[in-house]
Amino acid sequence: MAPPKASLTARERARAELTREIKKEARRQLAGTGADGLSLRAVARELGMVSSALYRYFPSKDDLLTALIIDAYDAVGERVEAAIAAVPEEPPPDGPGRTVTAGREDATLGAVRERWLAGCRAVRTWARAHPHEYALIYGSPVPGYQAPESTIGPAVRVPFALIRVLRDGAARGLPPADGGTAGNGSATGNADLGELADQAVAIAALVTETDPGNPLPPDVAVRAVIAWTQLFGMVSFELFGQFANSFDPADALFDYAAGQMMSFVLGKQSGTGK
Amino acid sequence: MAPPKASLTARERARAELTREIKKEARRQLAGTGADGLSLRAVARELGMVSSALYRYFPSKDDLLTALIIDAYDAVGERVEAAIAAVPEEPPPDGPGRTVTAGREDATLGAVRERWLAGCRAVRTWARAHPHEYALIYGSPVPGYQAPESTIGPAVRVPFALIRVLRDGAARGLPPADGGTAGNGSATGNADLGELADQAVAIAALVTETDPGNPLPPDVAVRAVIAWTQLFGMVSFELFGQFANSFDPADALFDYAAGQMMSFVLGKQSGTGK
DNA sequence: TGTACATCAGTGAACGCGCGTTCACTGATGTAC
DNA sequence: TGTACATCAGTGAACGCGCGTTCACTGATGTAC
Repeated sequence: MAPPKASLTARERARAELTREIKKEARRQLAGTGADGLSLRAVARELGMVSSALYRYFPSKDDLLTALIIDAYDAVGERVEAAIAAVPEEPPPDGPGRTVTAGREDATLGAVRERWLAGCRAVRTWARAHPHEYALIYGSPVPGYQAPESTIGPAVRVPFALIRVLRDGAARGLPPADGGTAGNGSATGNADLGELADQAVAIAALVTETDPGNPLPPDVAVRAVIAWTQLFGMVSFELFGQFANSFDPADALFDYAAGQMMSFVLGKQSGTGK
Repeated sequence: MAPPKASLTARERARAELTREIKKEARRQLAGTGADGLSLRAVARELGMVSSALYRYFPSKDDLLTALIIDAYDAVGERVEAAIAAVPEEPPPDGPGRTVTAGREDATLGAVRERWLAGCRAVRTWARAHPHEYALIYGSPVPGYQAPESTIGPAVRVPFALIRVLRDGAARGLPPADGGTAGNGSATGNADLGELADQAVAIAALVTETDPGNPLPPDVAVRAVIAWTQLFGMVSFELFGQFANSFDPADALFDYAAGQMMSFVLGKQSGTGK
């Protein structure tokens, strides 16, 4: 798997660079045209090439699209992973201001919380900086385009990163959801998860196949999926204009929502108390 | 405002019918092409007309798109309103099986819950039946197209209908969120809503301008907005393919999520108990 | 009820444009001996 | 180090296609008297 040569030939370097240039220009044009309005001819024109030359780099327009999609997924994925990694898994052991008894548990919970929120914010920050790439991967499907399997790996980086935050918390003794006490009007308990529990466990297993043990409780996993859909629902509404005239700077709403959903995932009361 | 004539002339009837036919055919073609791939020429061809004839009905392609968008918003809006209206605001007063003391309050809560869930299910049902119209209004914006103000009214029918469910509950004495008791790790309390509270109150006021009084508590309004984003986030993920290979029949996930989010909005514990 | 005029729907040709993809080609870069 | 051949990048013309919109026109429907 090591590169066959220490240094690339001039031809290989030129090819790599032009490939990057083509994708960059295509990305730039995405803004004005949308995914299926993207034009190979226009990209070539802007790069000072003849349109047929692009076919040396991408065998068809769909292949260029696929490359852009993979790059976009990898870009958000990388940002989210980095944002999470930047928050320590646990605060320094002898930090001040914690009671002795419940301190350890609170600290783990707080760390999980901060890492989760950092991941959510990274999604929104990237999306606002690259709205057209966001639309490419999370917006309506491009008509006539079928994403190949090679997009799946990059696509799951964000959800996997978020689930890993919860898994890491579980590995450090984060107690399972304590939501069993306060009942509510309808039957939505763990016992009613049914097939949902299986689906959630299967996903959690995928995420952690290199790190078995400490499985995420099914109800937490399912609520994490719900929070994941909320995160992207809110970002999509903000970017796609559903908030026009209401939550126009959506910053406050986003932060509040992310915090509330984190509490929801952990089974904590979504309350009004401090 | 009454129609100026009891019966339309033959010309007027023909015009109304053809307008409907054009939109119907355009809607059909949306499936294969997407919003900005929609072709006036193709629509005309399929209807056996010459393309320039369409300009007697819609002055431009964008105007046709606008009509389709308004129709789509009205279609979901109508379905959601009907689904909500089909659930009684309150169960019959002397229904059996309720304790005397807390019965009334529970009944109101249950009615609000059922009406909300009916609205959510109606969104998903409509979306799955009309995925391309859903993409048209909730997917990525069409490049180069600016939705005119006339789309706003139809667009808010769904969120307004959902908020009205909560308002009606409040008018019947639904207690405000009781979430003030159980604290959680971070400061996400009502006092921290800040500008968010103002935004939420402003929206709730819009919804209920014909019915002042009994304002929705700001935290409930904000959580309703969050649940609204979750609802559409989940439907979008399902329709746009983000659930491929995981929650492929998303029915169980959807029902569970809707129930959980309803509890979340009402400030009830999202628990595992029955 | 009948006529004169105005309104409107639909026609067909045209303008000017852009697109994805193929193909035979030239000339530069890389490789093997 | 030098030559012979293979690989590859980029060219330019062409194929076949579809698009939105305008315009002068014909003929049918509606209206006023």
